[in-house]
Amino acid sequence: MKGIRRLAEYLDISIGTVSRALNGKPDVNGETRRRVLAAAEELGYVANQSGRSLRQGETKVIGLMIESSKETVENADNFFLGVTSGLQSVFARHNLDLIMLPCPSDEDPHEYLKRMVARRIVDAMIISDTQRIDRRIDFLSRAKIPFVALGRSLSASSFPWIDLDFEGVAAHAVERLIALGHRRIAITAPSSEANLGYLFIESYRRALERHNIAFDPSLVIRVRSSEHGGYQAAHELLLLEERPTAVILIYELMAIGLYRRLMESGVMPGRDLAVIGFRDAPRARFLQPSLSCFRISLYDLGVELGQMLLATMPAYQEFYPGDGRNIVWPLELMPGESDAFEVGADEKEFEPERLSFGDRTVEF
Amino acid sequence: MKGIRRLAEYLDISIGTVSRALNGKPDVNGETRRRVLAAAEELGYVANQSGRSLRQGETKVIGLMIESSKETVENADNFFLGVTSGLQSVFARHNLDLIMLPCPSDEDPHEYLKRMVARRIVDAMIISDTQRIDRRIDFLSRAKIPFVALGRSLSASSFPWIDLDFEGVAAHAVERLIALGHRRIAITAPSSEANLGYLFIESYRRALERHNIAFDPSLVIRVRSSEHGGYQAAHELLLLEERPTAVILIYELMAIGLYRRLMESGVMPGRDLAVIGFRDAPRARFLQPSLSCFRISLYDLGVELGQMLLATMPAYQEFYPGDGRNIVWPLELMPGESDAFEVGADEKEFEPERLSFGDRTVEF
DNA sequence: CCTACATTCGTAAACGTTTACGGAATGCGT
DNA sequence: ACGCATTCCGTAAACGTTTACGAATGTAGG
Repeated sequence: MKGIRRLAEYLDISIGTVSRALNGKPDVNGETRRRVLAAAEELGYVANQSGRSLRQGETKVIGLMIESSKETVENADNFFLGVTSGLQSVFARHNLDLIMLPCPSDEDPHEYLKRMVARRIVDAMIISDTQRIDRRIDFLSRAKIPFVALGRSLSASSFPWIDLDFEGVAAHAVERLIALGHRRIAITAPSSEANLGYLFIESYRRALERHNIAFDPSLVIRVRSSEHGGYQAAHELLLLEERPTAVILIYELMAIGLYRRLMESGVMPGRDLAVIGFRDAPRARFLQPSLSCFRISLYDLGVELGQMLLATMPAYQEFYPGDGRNIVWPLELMPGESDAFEVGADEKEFEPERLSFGDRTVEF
Repeated sequence: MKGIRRLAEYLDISIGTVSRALNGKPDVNGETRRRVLAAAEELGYVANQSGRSLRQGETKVIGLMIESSKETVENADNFFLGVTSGLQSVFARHNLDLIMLPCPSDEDPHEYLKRMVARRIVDAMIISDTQRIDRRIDFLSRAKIPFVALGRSLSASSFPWIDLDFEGVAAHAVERLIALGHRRIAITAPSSEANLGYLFIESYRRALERHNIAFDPSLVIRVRSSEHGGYQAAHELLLLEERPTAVILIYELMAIGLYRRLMESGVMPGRDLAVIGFRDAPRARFLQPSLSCFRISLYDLGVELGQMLLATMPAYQEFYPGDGRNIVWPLELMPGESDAFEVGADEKEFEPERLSFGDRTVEF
């Protein structure tokens, strides 16, 4: 005898009552409920999820789909784990569990998603790495599976998403650099179909034009968003006939390779070339020079994302009003040393903003 | 009408036959099978996992439990995604799916594991971040849940695990540094209960003693394995009355902070202080100076881990013989610039090993 | 004492599969 | 024409839950 039957037999009551007691249903005597809970604890009973899901038609599990492609492995360092914490803090309130679904690199993300959803392993989905045109979105919409996307996308119908404010970052970075006297500003972008690159470059272009600076396509460096990409980017910058005085990185990780390549040619980042990075990471402030970059709270992003998802699920809509919102997530500039100089100014006169560290442990 | 019934009705055959056709059972006519498969494709039918699991008593899902603690978020950048690829390549052959189970930071890992296992969401488990004494291991053993551990642990009974060769790395690093003329070698270690620190230090101590160098506890720096920990470690090294000429890092990420702190005091890593890191990452070779570190193929590690797990599962033992093995995973030294000098030698005479990069895209 | 209602619990049906079992149809050898 | 093996398929039970329904009991009001 297994499962709930064992418990019922042990207590000499019916399985229906046991189930009701465990699930907090009202029509069960207080004393009975106490006995059931005690026995469940004693026998270590936990309801079999398959039986429960089958009966209820829901699994109480939310899936976070991530891609385990080589590129993601290199780039997205802990981005997802950071977001996961925020998501879980929301889901925990409703006894929802979060699982991460890593799409194998040799499988089509769309097929993988279909498989997971059709098997009813999860009730709802959070998808990431959305492409400009992403078949997963139409599929989920049509299949009426609740979902939110981390990253906007072009789609016929509207759908809930949160995306980082690439446009704001690019514009802010350009404005800042122009204020520091820069006129020739390079920018990096991925060559992939991910949506972010397009918006990033567009915003950069518009910001330049607001200041009557002509857009120069040769200043847009298309490389992978990795350390090696940064190395390559620096290499290309150094080859330009008219060298830029500043560069905006779409991913801060690139700074490591960029710094190296620059130094190999005797060009000092933060003195000879200003650098601003997108997204922060602990390493940014420990680089030499420390990297000016845009901060983001992954935890808060996760919380918002979780709430947005629950708002699309009928069972939870009462708690989270406001279906189908879209959020462009703002980022905050963390000034570092990598752009702390004015073009043409005498460096001696300029006091760069410095970070200071005590000897004691500092909690970040 | 839903599910397999719909399919059966559509084809006007019984659900039993449909099920057998889909599952490749022998007693079904070839033509019938063809029709069923075609109809399933047409109607987009995929078996409901809850029903299937309930009947079969297995889920065909393997769980990889990871901790989403702050420390893990900072440190374990993509370690798991890397391993995941290898795992999936093994599991895919048996139609097993891998899901990642991130334990919330505010929940006891043991309780979380119990919950997931009891709910029968997964058939087997891969656990990581094992502590020196880890209750999860006894629990899984007693509950007879197939599992493997990424990281060894003290346990009454033996269990299958793979662990990185901390001892080999520490010994190798010490030998190498001594060969380069170093006598005063510092080492970093975590203060946590994770098993790795203990082995690392012990092996370091024994290697020193083999060369008749006294073990100096003040050279063991206990900090967090993050960039900031590296910064702190450098700070402490600089305060020592008799400064070491080399340092071994238990995690290469620390090099970034270490480099920074050293440079702030005018100490050049790779010239004034030798540095060797544990575990590689793309960034290691792009640091200035590039970091000597120990390489590991996460993919291969995942493959081995996956096979080891299947070997413990009755249904798959025929394919993967050799139950209950333990593997100490070897690492290979990737020489960089950070320790490429001999103590006391004239630097001009010494040609450091350099990495070269072409202008073209180099695939790592 | 009868009725109405609330409380508590047992019964049994569903949820969507898989699979043991047996029956029908067919082929084959005699 | 018969027996027997083989091939194919339908029937129904089972997996472990939840839950609609109704029965049993107690309680209060008339």
